[in-house]
Amino acid sequence: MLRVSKLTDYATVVMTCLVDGAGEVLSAQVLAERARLELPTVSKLLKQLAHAGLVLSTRGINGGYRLARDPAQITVADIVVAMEGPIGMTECSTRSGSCDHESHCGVRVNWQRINSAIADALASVTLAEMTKPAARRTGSIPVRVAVA
Amino acid sequence: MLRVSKLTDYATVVMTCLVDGAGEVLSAQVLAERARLELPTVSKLLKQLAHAGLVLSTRGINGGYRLARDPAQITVADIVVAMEGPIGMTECSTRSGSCDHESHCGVRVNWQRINSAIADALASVTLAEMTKPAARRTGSIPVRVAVA
DNA sequence: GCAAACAGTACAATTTTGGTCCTGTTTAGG
DNA sequence: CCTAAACAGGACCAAAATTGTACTGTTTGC
Ligand code: FES
Ligand code: FES
Repeated sequence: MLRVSKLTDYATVVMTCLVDGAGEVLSAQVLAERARLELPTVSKLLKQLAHAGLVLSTRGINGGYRLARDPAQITVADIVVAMEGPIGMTECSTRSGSCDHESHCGVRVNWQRINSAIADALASVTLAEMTKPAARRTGSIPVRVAVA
Repeated sequence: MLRVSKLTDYATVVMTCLVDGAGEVLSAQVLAERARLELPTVSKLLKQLAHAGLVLSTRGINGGYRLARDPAQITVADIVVAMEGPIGMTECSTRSGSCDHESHCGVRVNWQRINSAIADALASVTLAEMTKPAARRTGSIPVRVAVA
């Protein structure tokens, strides 16, 4: 179905909660409440985001998480990559050597182009923009698919 | 990893083989050979493509498959949809009612925007273009992600 | 020292995917 | 009319990924 995992979806939600928190350090607990998700789930996903350097964690009592960068400097692509690893539309065209047919596969290079176009599209939407659900400003970012 | 399934990848390969076949009716057998894939796999995927109306099948001896439309009129999006169903980046934002948090989810609408941008990107690459691996013409199709 | 809170890992249940196989049905040709 | 090639439609199973949870540390403020 060409989708990102549910956890990735939740990650964007939690990240927007952090944006709303305006730089405050929020515990996984309160983030779970605000996002209306289960604590273990939120906890898991925050660990991954922290590992990817998208959020900073503070340990100990009164600890919690906060954004590592300005919301305008964090893109949806960053979140997707943090949660799912490198963006690659096809298993073949990314991991070199994983497919027996690489040598005689005509679609490989074109999939790679499509791939980077989609990566660009995801990278063109910032977390700051994700938090403005109802806004009317329709800034549009041109993305180009260079076809063979 | 944000990827299409292997079967979808294979489908594009088989479709390009059909393009190379220049309108000839090719059996699943010969397509499997040309694509260097297993017959049962190719057979399965051709059934799905036929069901979606992307290829036409002829039964009986000397039967086989051929493209239903001109290669320039078939897009990568068509193939992806045929193999994986409607394109939806997040499970939530597509199937309405599947998520408990729809009412208070701020990212939903933005995911839908990203979603349609990606669908457009996939729809902007035709099967005809997929068959030209080494060509230098870099026609670029502008895709716009309308952000909130 | 204690309790709150993150870190890291492990785990089972479920779902999806990948791949195969089998039983029809259609059709050209002998 | 009879056979063999070839598609149609499922059924099926094994492997992998996803989902969600749990447990055991470690850090830190009070
Ligand atoms: S590289 Fe694997 S099928 Fe094209
Ligand atoms: S609609 Fe399900 S989390 Fe946003």
